[in-house]
Amino acid sequence: MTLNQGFPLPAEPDADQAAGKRRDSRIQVRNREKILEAATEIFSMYGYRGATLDQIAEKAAMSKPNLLYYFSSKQELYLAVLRDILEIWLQPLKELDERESPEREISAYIDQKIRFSQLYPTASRVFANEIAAGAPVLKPVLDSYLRDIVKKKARVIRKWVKRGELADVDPYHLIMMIWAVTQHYADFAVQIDSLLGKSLDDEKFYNQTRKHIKRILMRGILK
Amino acid sequence: MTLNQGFPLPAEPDADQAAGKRRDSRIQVRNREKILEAATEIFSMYGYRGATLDQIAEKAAMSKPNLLYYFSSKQELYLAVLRDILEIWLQPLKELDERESPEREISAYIDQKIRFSQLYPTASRVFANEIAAGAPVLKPVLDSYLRDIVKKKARVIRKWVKRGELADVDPYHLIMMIWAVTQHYADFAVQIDSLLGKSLDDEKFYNQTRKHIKRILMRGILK
DNA sequence: CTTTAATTTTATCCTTTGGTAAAATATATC
DNA sequence: GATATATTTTACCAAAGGATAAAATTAAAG
Repeated sequence: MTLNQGFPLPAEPDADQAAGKRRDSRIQVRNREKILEAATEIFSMYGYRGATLDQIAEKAAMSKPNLLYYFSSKQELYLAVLRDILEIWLQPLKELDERESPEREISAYIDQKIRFSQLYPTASRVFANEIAAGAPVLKPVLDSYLRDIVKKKARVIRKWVKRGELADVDPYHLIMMIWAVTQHYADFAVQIDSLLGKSLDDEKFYNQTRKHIKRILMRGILK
Repeated sequence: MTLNQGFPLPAEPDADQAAGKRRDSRIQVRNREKILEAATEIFSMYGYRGATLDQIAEKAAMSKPNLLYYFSSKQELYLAVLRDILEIWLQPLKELDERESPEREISAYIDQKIRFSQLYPTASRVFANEIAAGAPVLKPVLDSYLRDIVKKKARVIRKWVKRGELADVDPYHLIMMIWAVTQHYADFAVQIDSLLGKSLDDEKFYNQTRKHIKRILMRGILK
């Protein structure tokens, strides 16, 4: 299975429209939305290969051929899902700003990541699944786009260290620790529910978690 | 798909032999071993549903019917894989000993978890996949066995806090942070390789990672 | 209203996949 | 070396799954 020929992500939004194709009837928008949501949920549970169009169609409350009218193949649908995820997944990191204090910036970053886990746990699991599968689709993005951003932000962190505002931490490991901890609450939600009977949907638990993570991490890295 | 009727894990080792069945010809042992290894790898990439017996058989260098001679169904094979994983996954936590210092014990625990990620990255991903899928098989274990152990160990951590040897951390979140960070290096190995060009197989990187994680976490929780 | 275009349904195809049956081969036991 | 047992191979099968064709229905435009 060679997914991802030509590597179509990330795409311009509305690229089709520019190319003169007609789009976006009310029903078009609503159904594509519905399908993407259903697909995200099913892909999050079973991964690309394990998910079936029948399941997705059922969850979206439409027939399989009807679904294929909107996304012409399973692969195309998966790409669309990943594209959406990637965008929201990457956004927060871009905002790390060296002109602000690390205390404030890293704290805000953790906030955004844990919020993502709360709002889009299924998206987080699709992403995790894709990576676990060896990133057949996202590898090129990881190798280029993500890599560049992270490199840039590692420089920011290093600057903070040099300025003496941060303990002597490795920027890459720090970033990955933050990813690990925040994503964990989405990816292992079932486990957490088994152990604590809680989920991030519970606003109280959400805040307790958020603060606790930040407390330990910030204590661990601030001077 | 109702996997897991009757919930057969964890099982006594050698239960069959006790029941008077013959077992363990040289070839029997070798092939079951070979299959389990191949299965772990394939399941780790595609999850239970996405993995195919053909792939596993091919990786184990035998025909599919031959594979089915050793494990009579995909489900049975998956259960066997999970059983193996669960054992090594749980072991380290059991060893947290309140009579020792938290510094020493938690440090040792992190060491063991990161070592697990290094030695059994595929096992770690199978586990992660199972949880992401909603733990259809492991849910009962999480709800009973794991829950009890964690509860017990949370008490140990709380005792350390009371004794003033540890900052005021929530035991559950602490345990989950450790899981999150250590597992991340196995579950997202591809991502890490993309960003750093390194893996835990590289002993130097392994030690750097281990120390770095410990430094931040220990600083974050020690008084 | 009609006419045209968009959407949905029904029927169907081909491949993959988990699994079985039975024949063939290898291994162990006497 | 003959006999019984364990292992492997070959040939299949039925169900599931991704995808297509074409008919039927619904919505939009004039």
